[in-house]
Amino acid sequence: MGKAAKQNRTVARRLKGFRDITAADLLARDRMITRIREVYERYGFTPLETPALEYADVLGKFLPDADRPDAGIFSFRDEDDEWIALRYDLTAPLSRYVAMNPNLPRPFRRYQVGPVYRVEKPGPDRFREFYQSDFDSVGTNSMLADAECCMVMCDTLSALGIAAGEYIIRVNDRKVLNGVLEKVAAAKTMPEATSLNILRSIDKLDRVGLVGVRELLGPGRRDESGDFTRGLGLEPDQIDLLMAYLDISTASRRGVCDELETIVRDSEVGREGVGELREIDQALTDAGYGEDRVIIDPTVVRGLAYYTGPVFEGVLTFDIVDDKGITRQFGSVFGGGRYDDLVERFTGQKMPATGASIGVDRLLAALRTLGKIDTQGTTAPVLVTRLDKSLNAQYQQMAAELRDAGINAELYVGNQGIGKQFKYASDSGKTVALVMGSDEMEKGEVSIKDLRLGDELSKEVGNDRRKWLEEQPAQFTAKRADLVKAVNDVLARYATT
RNA sequence: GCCGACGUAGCUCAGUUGGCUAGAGCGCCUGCCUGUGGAGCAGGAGGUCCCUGGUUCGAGCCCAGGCGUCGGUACCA
Repeated sequence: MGKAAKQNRTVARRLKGFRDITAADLLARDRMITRIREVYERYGFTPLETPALEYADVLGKFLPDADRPDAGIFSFRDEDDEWIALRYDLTAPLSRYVAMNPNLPRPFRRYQVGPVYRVEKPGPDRFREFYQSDFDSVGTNSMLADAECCMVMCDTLSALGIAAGEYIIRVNDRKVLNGVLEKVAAAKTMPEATSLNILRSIDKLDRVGLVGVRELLGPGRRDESGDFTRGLGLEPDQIDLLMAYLDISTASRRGVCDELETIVRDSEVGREGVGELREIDQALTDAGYGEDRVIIDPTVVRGLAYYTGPVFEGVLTFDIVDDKGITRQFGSVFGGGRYDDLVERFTGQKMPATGASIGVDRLLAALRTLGKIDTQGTTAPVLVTRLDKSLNAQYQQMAAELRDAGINAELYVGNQGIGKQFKYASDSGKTVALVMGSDEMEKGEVSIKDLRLGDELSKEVGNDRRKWLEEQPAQFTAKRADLVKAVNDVLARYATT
């Protein structure tokens, strides 16, 4: 290729925040999604798939005056000049679906797994395309549905191998928050927007701590990098009200409800919210979900979006040490809540709904650091090598026999010698390599190499290659007739769930 | 979005006050070894020093802008 041609080459490049996902991660994600679906189905949720693209106004992110969709979503105009956008969650599409299908049996309970898209600053474990796994009950205002969300969250996390002490579901109620805000506003009138900003500040509790929240509510906060965030400038007595609320000890679910009750006693919505929390507590207790797994936590906010009642959040409670040696927390991997107004947007009819969503990729990353996922990137654990090309028929037969027995087996289809074939087997994550040449043929045998054992043993073997080759401690022979059994025996050594 | 740091081989990095042909370790490939991955030895390939422009006799190094990565912050359905 000449210089000119080289300059005309297309650069192989990929969008910021998007990624190629390779075999090991993809297989692990598929296994994880399978387990998640099993739990959802155990509760009677049924699958639904909706398009990745929706009209931007359906997604509910539209700035009428700016005549272009919100920043934060991928969007474009179609041939009719309509704004189209990639979905940024699975809840808005669900609301649209329910609005378009008024005759669904209700409560309508569906789950959905798929990619969603957000124009956000990418970071480690944070991408612009990522998987969510949602389940929702639409058409019921019963707190039983909300309590059930918490139960499904528990069951899902434990199905993924996370023990009860390693996660906690935190529950709060937007109405309680609103009750507290009413009280704060009563102490001194404040602009409408301030309510939202107060919630924002509370939402940062995890990161900045109680003191940080106090600063954000008052004069402002300077962080470690020297950056200054302007505060809301609330009066001291207003701040004290909020701090007293945030400071509630999280002893028992009932105890928290009692404390909340005294705080929001004067607010109608506040009392309503506490009532909802009490119902959820009762339902969870009835179902056997104790305070080791689900707690009521007044500091949970869950963004500002469309939540109207109970909100829940599943957090991983253990610390992890990243590759740079920094201790971090994984935090929220599961989130949800009640959104009673979302369908009404389309139909004008009341349609209460509640549900929750897993951040599949984030949870997968967490499980990886916990060592709870199989990192094998291979689909067939067995490689049938080809030592002698005149025996191709034998090799094909061996591979077919294994496949018929339910063992995934790959026949080596490259052109290289036996040494390279072993290297290929090893590099591509095979567990077993089969060898049959004239020696084995004559005796009616097959040589079976345990590649993982060989990998292990090779660490302790010295420099005597000749001895190593003669002994072949990781290799044995079996009767050709016993092929399937012998391979199964080796595979059983490394069986994982 | 804003602030900051960083950007040299596949990876981790070195590279003097600006100075001949830009280095190391690991990895990769080949051979020793025509029936054996991992050890050893020998050899080899691999670079637009992020990009563009500027200063200079001369730029990996200095300057400006851009892009990317990382950290913080804002936003977060």
